[in-house]
Amino acid sequence: MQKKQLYLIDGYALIYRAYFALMKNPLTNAAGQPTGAIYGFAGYLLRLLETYDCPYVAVVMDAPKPTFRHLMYDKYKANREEMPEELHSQIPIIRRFIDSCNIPTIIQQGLEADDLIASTTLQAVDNGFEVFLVTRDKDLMQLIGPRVTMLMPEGGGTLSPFGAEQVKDKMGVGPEKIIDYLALVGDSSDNIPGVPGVGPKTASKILSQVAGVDELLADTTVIRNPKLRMKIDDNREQLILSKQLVTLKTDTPPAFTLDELARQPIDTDACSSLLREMECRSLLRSPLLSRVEAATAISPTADTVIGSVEELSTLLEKIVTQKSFTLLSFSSGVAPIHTPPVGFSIAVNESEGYYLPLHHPDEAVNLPVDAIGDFFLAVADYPDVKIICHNCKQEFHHILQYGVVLKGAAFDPMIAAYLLDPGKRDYDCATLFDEWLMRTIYPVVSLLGSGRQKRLPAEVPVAEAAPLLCAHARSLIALEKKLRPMLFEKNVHRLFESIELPLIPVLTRLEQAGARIDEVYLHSLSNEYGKRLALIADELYELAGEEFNINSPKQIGEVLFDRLHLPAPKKTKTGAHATGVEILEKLATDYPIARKILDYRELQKLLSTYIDALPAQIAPASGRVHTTFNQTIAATGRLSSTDPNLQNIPIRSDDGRRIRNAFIPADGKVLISADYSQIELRILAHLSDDPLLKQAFKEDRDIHTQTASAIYGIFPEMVTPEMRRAAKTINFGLMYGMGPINLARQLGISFNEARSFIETYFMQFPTIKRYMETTIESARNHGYTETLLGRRRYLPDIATANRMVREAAERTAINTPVQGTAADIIKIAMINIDRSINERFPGAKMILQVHDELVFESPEENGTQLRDWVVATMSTAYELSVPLRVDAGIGKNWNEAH
DNA sequence: GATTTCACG
DNA sequence: ACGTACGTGAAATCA
Repeated sequence: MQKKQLYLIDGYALIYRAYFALMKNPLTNAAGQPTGAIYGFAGYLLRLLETYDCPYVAVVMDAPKPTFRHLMYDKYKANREEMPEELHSQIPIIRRFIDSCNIPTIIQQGLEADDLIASTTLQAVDNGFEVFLVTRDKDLMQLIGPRVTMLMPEGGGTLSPFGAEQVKDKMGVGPEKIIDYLALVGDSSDNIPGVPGVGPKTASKILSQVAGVDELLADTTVIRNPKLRMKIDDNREQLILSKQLVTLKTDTPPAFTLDELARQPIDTDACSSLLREMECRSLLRSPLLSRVEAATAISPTADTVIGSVEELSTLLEKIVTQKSFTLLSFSSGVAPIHTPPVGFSIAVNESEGYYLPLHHPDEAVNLPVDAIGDFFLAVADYPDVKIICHNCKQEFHHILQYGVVLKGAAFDPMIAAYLLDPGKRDYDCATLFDEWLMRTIYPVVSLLGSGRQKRLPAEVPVAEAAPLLCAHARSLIALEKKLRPMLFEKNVHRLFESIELPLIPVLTRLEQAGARIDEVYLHSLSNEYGKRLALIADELYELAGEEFNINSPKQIGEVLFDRLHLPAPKKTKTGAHATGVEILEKLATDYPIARKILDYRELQKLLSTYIDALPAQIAPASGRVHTTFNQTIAATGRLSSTDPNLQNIPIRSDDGRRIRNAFIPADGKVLISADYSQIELRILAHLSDDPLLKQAFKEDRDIHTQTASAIYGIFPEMVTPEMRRAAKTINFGLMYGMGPINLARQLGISFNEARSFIETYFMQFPTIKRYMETTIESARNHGYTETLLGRRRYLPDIATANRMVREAAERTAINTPVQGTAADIIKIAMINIDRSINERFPGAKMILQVHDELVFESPEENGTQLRDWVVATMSTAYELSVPLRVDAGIGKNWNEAH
């Protein structure tokens, strides 16, 4: 027996809500179709259907104008703006979406959606239904009662129930008086006049004294305030009209029966393909659209939860026979170095998945931890067995906790997908399944719930985890089949096989090693900087004449520009005063307060981001800090470092550099830092084949002095520091495609001077100019730019009509080969070093990579040998037409080692 | 969650 | 008329 519940969706209310909520960053799909409202509306609709059963459901839409209200009042909705074109174009698609959900749309001639909703609601209640109104329309609140509830769409896609009590709370009057309330207050968006001068406060006060508008008009003397009484007396006609306008029409019999609104199953294929076309990918994860069943129906699958050690050895045999398997852990993802996973899933083909439970709440099914260790040990005994896993590095960390070192991975779809298009936002399992296999599978994190129901992996029962984890493991097999040929097609297989894949175990070891931090030193630094900070804060309050939050850019703006009336040069895009370094630096010459804020900012940054944050990141198990090196974030091929970021430890200022004193080696060891000197300019020299630049590097000259000498047409000996600085700026700037405006700003010269400066540069280095032009040309022809080793980056904007967007893409086309080749080369060096460091220098470890620098920890006694070997290995990692120079140093901390 | 600022190469 | 250098990650504020 179907529950008698009717859900009425106020179509345009929801569409507008979705449109405005997502207006800030307008979404469009590849075809240029705006999709913001579609995304928002579909999200609300799916959320509704997921959360509530909705045994009866309909979307209610307005009939084309005019309705009886327009006939009654010619100004009705007169000052409402026309629907914007971006929204208008989305309406037919939203209608298609509603249709593919098999939800009836109801429209009735001459009626607005509100009236149709009102009539339908009344009829449904008469027939014993409970009714839910999905809308935020204030007018519809008049329908709320014991059997009628509103579901209000909020930001973030939630629908919150709104009953009589909430109406009273929010509006000050109950639902039964909403008509009178709205009649008094009026509504500017519908152009309902109301009584001028009566707002929400006055209206609810009046209605607490009289029963309603009719009673009020019958005897206005109940209003004590003579001014207010006069306002009402003067606007009697308007008030009567307003009440008529806001009163919903309930007497039109609907042209359909309630039975016709009974819920039909969703056409998941139609829905999914529409959402895919609109690129609303996250919505595809809705359980309502999940096609796990559909996908499995094609090839029948059998997933098994491994229940005993015997079954585990049977699985091992299968793996050994198949020679390859996929492996996926169920873990929270945090601290994979020290936190054991709750279970593993394994697949040997697309139809057989296995789940190995380890730490689930249903303890009886968990396998003994020793058995897992033995299992991986046995796997490691077969070096020709290939392992496929998504984010292998994480799995290596997990398996290392059982003391087992796996040799390497045969395939990592995360890395493969990154190489195929490194510009993507993320490479989650679920995203890849969706993108490459057209398969919608819930992400593993969905097992953990959200908000109040959030739980740890160890709290998820095996019965819930196993099917999803197995589906992932099986799909990884399919993903490898799909992606491997793609690597050949895009000609990145060699990069994959010889650099990215071998790099994974190297990064695993870097992360395992971690960096030692001198906690005591940082603590003393914290005290010192904290005191200085407090001092500066006091001085600032003195200068400002009041206390304010110096950490708040908004408040700084107010103090500086509104209260003290300093000249405000710039606003941010949100309309606030900009208070960045560049602006404060300019003001600092005339206003000491600006300098003080800069001083405060610097210390505050050092303190909160590094000095106080680093000690908290020390892992108790090792006493060291283990960063994560991300291999699939930077579109150029660089690594990135997170939790904590050890690639942006301060060095440029003296106060900042002291933080590097806290990076220390283990007892009896030293730190060694080796960095490529000018690697990007050397790569530019190689790529462009510029004779002058190459010559300078071959003779190991100071490159900036050489450049200055060329531009100014003087002997190198005559180059002043000022000239060298200008040449340095242009050397760096040109690799990013810097224009004259920025060069002028950087050097403090005029636009025209900067322009002729750049002209002179390119006259001296014509090959570089030609190289840049051909690089852009090639990017335009191929749609991508590439590094020396064939790493590709796609540039969809390279041929766009919008000049600014296109020029940004052109700068990327020039910069990526330079930055990316440097990334390729240091990766090769890391692999080469890792290959024999253990054998040559027992006890030595590579611990950090900072784009052009590698940091090592080495036993003190052979530090210099290690240094020399590292320098040699880095210099010869890849042969260019110019030498690769490497500088290196040894010290008792990272600062000294530089 | 977006915005602003700032640390690095 | 506009807005201007490439690539990252983290902290703090505020809505």
